[in-house]
This record gives sequence, C-alpha cells and structure tokens, in this order.
Amino acid sequence: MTPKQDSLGFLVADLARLMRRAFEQRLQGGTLTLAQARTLIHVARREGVRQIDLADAMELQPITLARLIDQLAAAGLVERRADPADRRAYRVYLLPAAQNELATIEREAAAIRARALQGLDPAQADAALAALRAMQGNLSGR
Amino acid sequence: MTPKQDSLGFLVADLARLMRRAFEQRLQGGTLTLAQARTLIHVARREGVRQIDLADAMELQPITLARLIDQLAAAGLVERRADPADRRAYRVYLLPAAQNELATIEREAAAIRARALQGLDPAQADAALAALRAMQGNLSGR
DNA sequence: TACTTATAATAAGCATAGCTTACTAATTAA
DNA sequence: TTAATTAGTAAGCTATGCTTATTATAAGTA
Repeated sequence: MTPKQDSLGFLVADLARLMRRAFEQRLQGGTLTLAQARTLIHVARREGVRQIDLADAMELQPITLARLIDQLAAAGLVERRADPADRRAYRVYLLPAAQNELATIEREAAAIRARALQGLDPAQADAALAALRAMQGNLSGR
Repeated sequence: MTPKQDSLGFLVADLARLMRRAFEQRLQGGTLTLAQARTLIHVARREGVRQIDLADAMELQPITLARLIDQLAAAGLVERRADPADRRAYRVYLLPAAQNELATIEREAAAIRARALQGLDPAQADAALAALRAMQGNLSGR
C-alpha cells in the first residue's frame, strides 16, 4: 500500500523478519531454527573448525555460538572432538545425519529466494546480491 | 575473508544483525530500541491511527504492537486516545517529546546508511534499495 | 428484538536469538 | 616461574516476536 520510505536499516530488518517467518513456516515440523541452520551451514563449509574461529566467521560472541553447537550436538547433527594440539579447544565436525538437514535447508532456502526475487530480472537480482554483500562487508569487522 | 556464499535469507539476516548492532551502539544512552524506533516512525507517518491498522501496516501481530505502544507511552512519546466512533478502539498520537527522538533516529539511521553504502555508486545503491523493496513486497502479505 | 459472529485490545506465558559478566582450565610470554 | 592471554562455558539478562485465551464492544441475522 504505502510506498514505504523506510530507511535502509528498517527495510533490511523488515525483510529479515519476513524471510525468517517464511523459513520457519517451511521448516515447520523440522528440527532446526534459523540460527541453527545457519550454524550448520557454516560448520559444513569449514569442518573441523574451532569454535572460536567459527564464532569469528559468523560474527557472534563465543558463548552464543557455544549454545548453538550445544543444540546441534543434542540434535545429533554435529560433534565436538578435542583438538589434539590444544587441550582447551574443540573442533566441530558434522555427523552423518547432517546431510539430510543440509539438503532440506538448501531446498527451502532456494524456494524462498525464488519467491523473494520474483519479478526481478537476473541482472537486477545479481546486482542486489552484490550490493548486499558489499554492505555486509562495510558493516562487519571494525 | 571468505567470499561468503550465503544464500539470500542468511545474507539478509546477517545484515539485519549488523545494522541492529550498529544502531544500538549509536543509540546507546538513548531511550529507544530498534523496534520502538520503527514503531515511532510509523506512528509519526500516520498519526491518529488505530492499533489494529498500525499492526497491519507494520506486519506485526496486534499484541506485539500493543506492547510496543505500551513502551512508547511509558517513555512519554505517544498517547492513546479513545476512538470516538468505536469504544473498543484507541487511536495513537505523538506527544511533543517525540520530535526530539524522531530527529535523533533519522540522524543515526542516515549515518549507518552512509556507512553501509560506502563504495557503492549511487545508481548501484538505488538499484539495491529498489530490489530490497521489491523483495519486501514479494514476501509480505500475499 | 434476541442471538450469533466478528473485531479491538489485552493478558499470560512461551520461544528465539543474542548479549554481558564472571569463571575455569590451558597456553604463551615475560 | 610467574603473568597475561586464550578457549570454552555458566548464569542470567534483554529484545523481539509469537500463540492462545479473555473481555468488551460492534455488527449482522433470524
């Protein structure tokens, strides 16, 4: 209705809420929340990573990540193995059950992505994604 | 570091978190949270609106909005006035103190926006905003 | 008119996602 | 060998939003 002149931040927050809602609806009955799914994907991308490095890559506080790993471990999707080189640290690995979940996540994410990008031509969509990544870079770190 | 091939949903969620963090840092010492600020802006845009209509416009559940209005009212920024035509309903109005807050919100939002869009040329930034709005439209309501 | 259904707001209570602060155990540096 | 740093966790808080149920009022229908 209203053209919504939300400034960037509010627009992004809005969009994140809409996407989260869509994702949760699609994963209903599934085991994972959005944050857990995101974590699982990151683990898959860098198996054997230490928690501290994963927290850094995901831009979360270590304790926040520790809880997420707890949940994934409780769900039988990942496991912690002692780091042979540092007795303080764990390394995080996927368990076999994770493959199914990863496939589901990617499928549902693709569906939402398709719906969100409806009506945008591919070049426009690519440009938008690139711009989003640039913004992410601008705001992260520091 | 990593080029981050996050799929759209995760990317947007990520960006929302980064922006929220930036906003909270900037409003530190101020009175408002992000959701409260968003609500205040919407009230300013449609003063005298009924809660149910505001909830609809903001795509929130009525109870969620009611709480936000509670908080803004407690902070002395808005007030509920009985709807003369419907004794079940309230209409929401700004109080004078809101002007200051609105100015602050817009200033800080502009600063974050500038930082996020650093390095993007204006056409690229405009295209990205348009794409975001299109996605918002695609995912909202239906 | 009387009855039923729908609507505006709220109450109670929960879930998700993240944080700060404080602690333990182990590592590294002085 | 002490001092400082680091990896992980515990406890508990905040912010944001939800579901379900309740109350009061409006509006439609028999």
